[in-house]
Amino acid sequence: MKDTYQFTKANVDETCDTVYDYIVDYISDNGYAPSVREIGRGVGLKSTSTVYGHLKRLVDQNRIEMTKGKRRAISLVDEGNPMEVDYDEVPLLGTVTAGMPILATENIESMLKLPQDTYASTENMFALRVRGDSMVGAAILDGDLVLVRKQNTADSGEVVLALLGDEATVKTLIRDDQGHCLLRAENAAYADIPFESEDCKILGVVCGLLRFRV
Amino acid sequence: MKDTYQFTKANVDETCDTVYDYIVDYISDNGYAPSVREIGRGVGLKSTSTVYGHLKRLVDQNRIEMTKGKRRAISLVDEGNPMEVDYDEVPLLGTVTAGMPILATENIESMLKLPQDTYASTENMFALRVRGDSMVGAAILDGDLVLVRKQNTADSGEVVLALLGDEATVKTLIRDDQGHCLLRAENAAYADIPFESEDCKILGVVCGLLRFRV
DNA sequence: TACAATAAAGAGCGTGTGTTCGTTTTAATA
DNA sequence: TATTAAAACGAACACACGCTCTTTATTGTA
Repeated sequence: MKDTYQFTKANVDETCDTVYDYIVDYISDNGYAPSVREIGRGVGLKSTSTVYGHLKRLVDQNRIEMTKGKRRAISLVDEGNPMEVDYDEVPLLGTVTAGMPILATENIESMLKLPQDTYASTENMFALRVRGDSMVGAAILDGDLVLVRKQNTADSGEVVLALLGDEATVKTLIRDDQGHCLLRAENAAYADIPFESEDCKILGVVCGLLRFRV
Repeated sequence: MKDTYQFTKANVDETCDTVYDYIVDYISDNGYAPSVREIGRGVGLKSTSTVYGHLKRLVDQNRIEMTKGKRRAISLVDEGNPMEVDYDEVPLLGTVTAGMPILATENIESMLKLPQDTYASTENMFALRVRGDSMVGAAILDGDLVLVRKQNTADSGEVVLALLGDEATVKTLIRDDQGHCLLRAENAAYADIPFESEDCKILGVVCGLLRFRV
């Protein structure tokens, strides 16, 4: 016959959600899980058994995990990986020269972040800063960063990154009627470069461009 | 005079590191921190006081945090914020038309991720897809994404995003000797557009470009 | 060899905390 | 109004576990 009861009977699911939210916040704030009594205090439930009932419900719903007997042994069942990154990274290379493996770690200046939904895979891609105005006709300016997909062949007309002797350059690959190849600068001031497979090598195909100005 | 002692006295720092690593692994595996006794069992220390000493040392080193009295109340002091994003985001806009505030949420198609160290601030920046070939002379192609810094004035020669009547276009702003302004397409096939401030408005200045091809 | 400092062990106290059980209140239904 | 199930309360038990104190072994130094 006590009149000290003050709670209002609430919807189970709502209370459950409140408990869950409290746990999430608590862990976010403190780095470890709350105790049953702390949860009760936090959400306004006076009995540990009530809270405990909600916890069992949350376990059944597969929203949390508890280890029987252990203290504060509540862990969240995260949807996927919470640390999951939502961007892709491609290595930004320094100067590319012959001899060195192009993706050698010493050659990587930094990692360049790209939106994740841009390319199916950035596995074999890298970025490189373009020097010179030889490709202005292909809308590639001095200082631009080009994204290159690593491959050693290319079709006629594709803009490629090629190794000419000891230097890497961006040029358009042209295959003529006789099956001969040449590298063409998209700038009338530069002459075509015959492509002899001996000391020339295709490093990749340009598949993107980034231009950042102040 | 007991000969059951089996431990070898180890370097403090090494043991400390072992304890720390165990805690990190344990939390990674279980989602909550280990108890002092569990740590001891895990790293091969038989006394809780020994483990406790290492824990206090780790607290002093500011590598973990503990709450006095609470069980399993160990939290890692992450370097910075683990959830910290290391990229910037700019809104990618759909079609820009007159009347609507340019950065209205309904107008934002998605968020575009950029490397964080590219711009001092991306606060007033947005991205827009360019349609048409009117700016090929400025190395801006059909389908490119331009990054625009929001501002309503610009210098002569700057590439701007301008609202012409009901449509937004990218053009070069030219200020002639008499102080009159006009918008110039970087393509001989297009004529200059006189700039009358009545129905023309500068929305921003182009400060970057992204081109993604398959 | 003696001495001090360090690291670990071992025992133990106090209590925070999970878990259970029975009771009480509320809200819905007949 | 009586009945019943859901939801909360409250008390109690048992022990996991933080924390301290004292003792023992190891290592370095004079």
